[in-house]
Amino acid sequence: MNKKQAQSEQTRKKISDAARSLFVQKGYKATSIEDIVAATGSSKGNIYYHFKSKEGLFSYLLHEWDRDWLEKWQARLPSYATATAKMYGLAEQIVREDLNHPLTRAADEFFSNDEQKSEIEEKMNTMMQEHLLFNRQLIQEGVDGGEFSGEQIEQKALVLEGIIVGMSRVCRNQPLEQVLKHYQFAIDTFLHGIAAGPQQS
Amino acid sequence: MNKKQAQSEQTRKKISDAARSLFVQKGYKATSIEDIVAATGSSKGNIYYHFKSKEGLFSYLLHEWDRDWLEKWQARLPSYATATAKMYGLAEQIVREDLNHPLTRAADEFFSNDEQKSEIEEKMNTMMQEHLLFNRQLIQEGVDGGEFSGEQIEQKALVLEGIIVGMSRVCRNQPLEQVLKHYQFAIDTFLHGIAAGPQQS
DNA sequence: CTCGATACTGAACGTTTGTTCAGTATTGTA
DNA sequence: TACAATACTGAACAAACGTTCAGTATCGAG
Repeated sequence: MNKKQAQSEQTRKKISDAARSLFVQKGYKATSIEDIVAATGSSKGNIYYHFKSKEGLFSYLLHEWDRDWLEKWQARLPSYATATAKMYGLAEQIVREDLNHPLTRAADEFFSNDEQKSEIEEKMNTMMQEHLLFNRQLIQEGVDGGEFSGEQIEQKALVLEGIIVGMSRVCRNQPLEQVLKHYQFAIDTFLHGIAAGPQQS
Repeated sequence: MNKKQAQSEQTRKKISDAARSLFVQKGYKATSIEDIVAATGSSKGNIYYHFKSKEGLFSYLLHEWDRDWLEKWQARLPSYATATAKMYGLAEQIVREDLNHPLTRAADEFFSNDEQKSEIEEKMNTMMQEHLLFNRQLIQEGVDGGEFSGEQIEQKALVLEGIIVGMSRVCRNQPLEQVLKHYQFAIDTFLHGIAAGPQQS
């Protein structure tokens, strides 16, 4: 409401927008505070006035993204009739929203540094657990609806997560339309497999 | 044959062994030359006498690993009768040999730095292409043997690669036996899918 | 207008890191 | 033994980076 508060909020947004765009382009480590300074016109000190640290800034972006993603998903949810349709819808949203997201690029970096028990690593473990829960519920829904077979839901949720994560890396640097097709095919495979005959153990 | 040459080779091995172990533990960036110095007892200069740079050292390890992997695979190959069996065998070897390997950890780091067109990034793109070729041949074999259905082999190879890559990240920090089960289940799913009814498009 | 709080500046700091190089030790050869 | 090639040392260098802080500008309340 204050002119001062408005300015402050605007600056905060300017910094986070620029930072997000840079993290997306270059990854976490490769993006320096100096880069953000150059992109915003703000000073180094000002960034540290608004955010606790580089990690804090990144963490803020992750949290923001987390919220937005769920919002979008819940907005689309009513348009899917079956769990199968939801699964294809899930793949599409992931490709469209997450494939070029800070997390997707920077997650790799943090996963490989086991020395630092940073808050970001913890955040990502939490998100992974949430993903598994999400997948489990989705699969359970399909089971209840008679679409999927009902054993070993836990394991299936894990494999689905693996597919989603793995495809994002395999598809890197490919055009969006192609990636969409690949993900769709991956879900196809997840649902029906590649074996020739009828289902067998 | 010379005492000098033998010493040199031994030193080279001592450095690369220590470096591999450190890269495995800490990842590429988190492992400093200083760490390797501390682990070997050699001097900094000596490391640079034997290896062109840190990247050169890592690249050497990658190459070495590449060779060993193929050797082991080809040694096991005769014991698999069908393409299906090979696929489960592939999953097992990957879990046992690669899951804690420098590449698996450090690949993540290099994939997220798009600024540097390092020789390592190129090497990894090459390896990815080789993997796809490998997968394609494996699937083709199964198709020829009547085990798998024969369409869209290219796409299936990509999904298989995605599953393998993705599962490695999803399974991180889990005990080996569990990881083996997860991979096995992933291959199960890849082959048969989770859908309830018979195959449908 | 005044004073305190808030917003912002940018030079300086400390640390880390990969790399170099002048110099020393060791070994093979003539 | 003498000399050159090879193997090795470690102090020094330079660049990059995140972070701090003393100081300045701007704004709102009293």
